[in-house]
Amino acid sequence: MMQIYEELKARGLLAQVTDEDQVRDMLNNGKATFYIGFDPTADSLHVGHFMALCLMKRLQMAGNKPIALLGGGTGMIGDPSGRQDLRKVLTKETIQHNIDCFKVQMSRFIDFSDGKALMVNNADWLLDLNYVDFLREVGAHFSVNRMLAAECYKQRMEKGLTFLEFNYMLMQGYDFYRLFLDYGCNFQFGGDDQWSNMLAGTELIRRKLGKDAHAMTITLLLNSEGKKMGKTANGAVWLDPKKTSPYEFYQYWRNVADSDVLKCIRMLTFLPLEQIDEMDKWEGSQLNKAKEILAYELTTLVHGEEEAKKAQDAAKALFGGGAKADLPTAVLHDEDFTDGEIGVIQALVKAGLVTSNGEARRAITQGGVKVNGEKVVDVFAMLKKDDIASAETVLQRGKKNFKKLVVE
RNA sequence: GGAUGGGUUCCCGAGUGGCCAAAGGGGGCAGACUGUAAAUCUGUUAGCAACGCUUUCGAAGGUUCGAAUCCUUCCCCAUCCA
Repeated sequence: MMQIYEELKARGLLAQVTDEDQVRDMLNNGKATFYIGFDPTADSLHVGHFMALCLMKRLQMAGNKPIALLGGGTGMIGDPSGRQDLRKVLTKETIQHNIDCFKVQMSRFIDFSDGKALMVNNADWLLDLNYVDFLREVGAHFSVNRMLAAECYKQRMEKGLTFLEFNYMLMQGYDFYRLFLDYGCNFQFGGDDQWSNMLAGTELIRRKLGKDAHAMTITLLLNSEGKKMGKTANGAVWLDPKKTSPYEFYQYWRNVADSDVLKCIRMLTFLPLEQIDEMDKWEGSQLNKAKEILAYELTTLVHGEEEAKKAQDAAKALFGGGAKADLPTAVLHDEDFTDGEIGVIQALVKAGLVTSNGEARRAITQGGVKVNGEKVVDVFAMLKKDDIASAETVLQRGKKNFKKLVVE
């Protein structure tokens, strides 16, 4: 049986570690009490967080103790790492709301019962800090020269960096120090873009206490073009089904590029490595099978098996010509109809398949709209309410966007 | 605080009185080809009751028949100097 450290490595999850031998020993023998920080910048977790949660789960299963650190305090500052733009400053209310949302989502992945894992909020210690004391106790241990040389600030050196954000690193370093003292936390995990911030913590602990703490980063999930995955033109792929429906979630993974499928399966799923190595030999259109597996596995992990099945059935029905199944639906109401009819344009807008009448018109003109598989050529085409009510009506924009119409 | 250069549509970036809903590129969307892939090619990309109208070039005022473009005040950003 492969040990946890080796498994993480084989899955390509490990990016950097402070001391490989010690880290391996700690993780494989369940000696680590580790933390991962989550900054509450939105009201739902996304795919990046999901990787971190999976890692927590894996390590927890290997006998290590996880601490999920919610950034109620650091969220007030905003992490500038790797960002080109200034972060929007969030209000305290927003941050609290986001934290509450995070908590609910996290408890679905990690077992927090009986102290098997902890959830703490750094607002508990950061908000009460005294400025001068903090500078003397913590600030004195940081060299600005070294901080400026850190990779995470590079991009911001050209666009500008505020003193507020510059302090983020100290805050995160202090977090680790506090967790080390209060909870015996001797390990930190995070995305690879967090490396400098994490080292700030290990160094602070060494300088103030003369003790060793360790850090390890997870490879960022990048596609073959070097861009972060889990992002679409409309924003992130969320774990909250209200923000990204299970069907959309499934489709996102079903549509990854050939060159990225195996990497995703390896890094994100819990499938055994032997099975993954086998898939690694697949090529050409066979990779479609791998994409299905990826999409199904991830949707199951995030939304449960039932939702994953539904999403898969819907996809098969639409793309494979199978029986009509659980499609995403769009509800039309009585007031949407005039004399028992509704224009295709209005229907497209109501169904959320386009954002404006103009876009709907364009889509029709370009031959991208179909009703029950029939191409719509007339911009002014109408749909009868009775038809929609009596028979299943599927509205389609482009190759991949479908909505079943329902009258209520 | 001083000097200089800037803020343009989803992003980058042209435009410096009418021909501007604003070049070009990127991204997005649609079509063809395919494997719900990539690459490629084509079209498209502010809104609307659509040969017309309304909103948009950092913000607010002003000049003008007409302003992204000129003037005034303000806000913001970068670089250099303090």
